[in-house]
Amino acid sequence: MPERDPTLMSGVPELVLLRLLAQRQMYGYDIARALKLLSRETLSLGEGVLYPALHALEARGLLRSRSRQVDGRTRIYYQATPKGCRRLERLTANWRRMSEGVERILGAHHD
Amino acid sequence: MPERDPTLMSGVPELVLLRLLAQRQMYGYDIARALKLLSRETLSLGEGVLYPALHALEARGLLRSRSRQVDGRTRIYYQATPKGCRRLERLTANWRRMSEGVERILGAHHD
DNA sequence: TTTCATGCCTCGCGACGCGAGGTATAGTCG
DNA sequence: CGACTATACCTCGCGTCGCGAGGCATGAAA
Repeated sequence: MPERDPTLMSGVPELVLLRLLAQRQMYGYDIARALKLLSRETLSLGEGVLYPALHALEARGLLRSRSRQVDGRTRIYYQATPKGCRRLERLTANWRRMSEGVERILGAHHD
Repeated sequence: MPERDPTLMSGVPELVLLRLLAQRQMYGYDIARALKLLSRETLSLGEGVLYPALHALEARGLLRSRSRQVDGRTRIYYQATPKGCRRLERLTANWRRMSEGVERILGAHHD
């Protein structure tokens, strides 16, 4: 398996969580699986990241949650609020700008 | 000016520093200017990031330094060691993998 | 002489990723 | 019945890191 760099992950959970939950409501376990599939294993958020992140986003009014009973188990579905969608747009723009900046430097050869 | 997201910067200093210093030796102020130009203002490392990062990389044996007097001012030139170059390759691969993972999620629409 | 560019530095705060550990239910296999 | 796995949620605490704020010194220009 590919080695990971924890330090390159900062801010990424918030970004991808908002992105997923701006499209449809999902619950924790669901999100974890979706991230693995969509990113082809490169972005797997452990539960120690996932749940605190969801709570923090909800506390900031970027997500809204409601719990539902399915087969005797409690699922907590999350969905992005309008405020969360706006935040997503800003975050996405920031990500692209930063990402392109890095790419320019990685691709630069000036000798 | 565009708003920045501090949290998206994690790990980036190490990456871009190694990249620049794998090509040629540079000193602190020089690096700060080069980063601004190359990344078109999107990646400006403050001195509170730059110097501690350089010291940490040197302490880990990824950079080598030597000071030189120019016009009565002391410049400390840094350059990537072979070990630093190997680290750069690994970091670059990690960056690309993570970056592509994020892009896949940002670009995904499944409804 | 004040101001600006150069050139280096550290301290301390806050934020964040993340592993480790915890709880509980439902279904399966022997 | 007991063991194990999958589902589904959670928190605590450690370590790392970006970064603003502040500091010191020199040379040149105003």
